[in-house]
Amino acid sequence: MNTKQKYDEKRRTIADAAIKLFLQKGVQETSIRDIAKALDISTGSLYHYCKSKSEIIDMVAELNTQYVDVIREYYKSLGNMSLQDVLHKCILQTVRLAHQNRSNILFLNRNFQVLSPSRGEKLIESVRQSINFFENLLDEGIRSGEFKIENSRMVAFNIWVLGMEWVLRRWFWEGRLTAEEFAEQQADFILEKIVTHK
Amino acid sequence: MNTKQKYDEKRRTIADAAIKLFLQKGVQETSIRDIAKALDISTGSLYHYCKSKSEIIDMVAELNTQYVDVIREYYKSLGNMSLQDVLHKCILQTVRLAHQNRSNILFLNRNFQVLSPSRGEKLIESVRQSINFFENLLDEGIRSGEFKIENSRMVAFNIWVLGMEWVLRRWFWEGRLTAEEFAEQQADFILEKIVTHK
DNA sequence: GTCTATAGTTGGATAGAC
DNA sequence: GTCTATCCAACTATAGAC
Repeated sequence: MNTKQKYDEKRRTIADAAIKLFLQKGVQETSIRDIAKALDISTGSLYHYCKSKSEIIDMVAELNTQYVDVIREYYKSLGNMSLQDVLHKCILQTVRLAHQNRSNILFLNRNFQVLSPSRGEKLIESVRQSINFFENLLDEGIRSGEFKIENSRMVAFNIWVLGMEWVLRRWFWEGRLTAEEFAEQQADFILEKIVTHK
Repeated sequence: MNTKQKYDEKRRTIADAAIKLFLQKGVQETSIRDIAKALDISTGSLYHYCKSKSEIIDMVAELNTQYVDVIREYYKSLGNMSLQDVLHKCILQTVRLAHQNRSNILFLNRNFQVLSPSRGEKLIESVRQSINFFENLLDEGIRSGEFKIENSRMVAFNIWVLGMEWVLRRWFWEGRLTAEEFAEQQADFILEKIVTHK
């Protein structure tokens, strides 16, 4: 492993430690000293890798996968099947993805306002694209006659935010439902409503 | 107005100024000095009314109306009508309420972790009760045959969180939908699915 | 009850030895 | 590349005059 790689890996471990603390205590309650202590290094060393605290915050925000890309990949990987099945699988996948990235999602929801404006813009854009993805899927189904929906944008919005709500209000379902069960029931809830025939 | 009343009113104006700043800049980025400056008083005077910053934060959280009580009052005020109409109106009212209290809701969603544990417990309890309210309403409709629902808890959850999502992701609908229109469409979305006959 | 002044603490960031 | 030591700014909170 060369110097550059070691450097990047160290930055990554710093971001990992930071997000853990940020979620435990909040961003501003977490000091550079706290992060350094968690990694058992000095603040001097930490500053060797990150030139400011806000750079660390941005680094953490950057870890946020571009979910829409992952969903699109997944969508392409699905072979020939009915739109109804495609939608079903994509809803499941959205919840799964949210669940896997729940730390990031929680962090970004809570700390949207402390991000740099450009990072904030990117996030909003990625949400729009995710919802657009579902809207397009629904519209395709409407055209083909497989779906009957009055307001596809609203339904797309619901699909996406209900996936996020699994993460945001997980405490409500804790011990009652797994992510997979939640996803399955939400998918049924949406599909039952819009599918013209089964 | 007596001394005690004046004292309480001053505390209230402090909380109002605080939440405005908290939402603009974030809680920890807002100093006691900032709050005092916004009110055009000195920090010394501010401390005469609030003995610490965390007390101010808790005061702000306390402003959070017990939504469920308001909804229950509203529910009782509805005269004799079909459950379907009752549910429709209650969904509208939830979104309306969320919209009116959007500052508090945004604040509480972002800063849940900095609240005192007891205040946090109370908030969670109030969410549970709101969702319970809708679950009971749905169950009543199932018993009477007016509704057909497989998982009333999930539907109740959806009703409630979609109301909150109007506030949390308002930027998505900005300029496209008003709160009232959003509420109407969500109510249709939910009702269309569960009502057995119209 | 409001102010000014300041004590006391903590946090971000840097300098410079090793 | 890591450390210690430290600077400096900003903050919470208090003391005491008026």
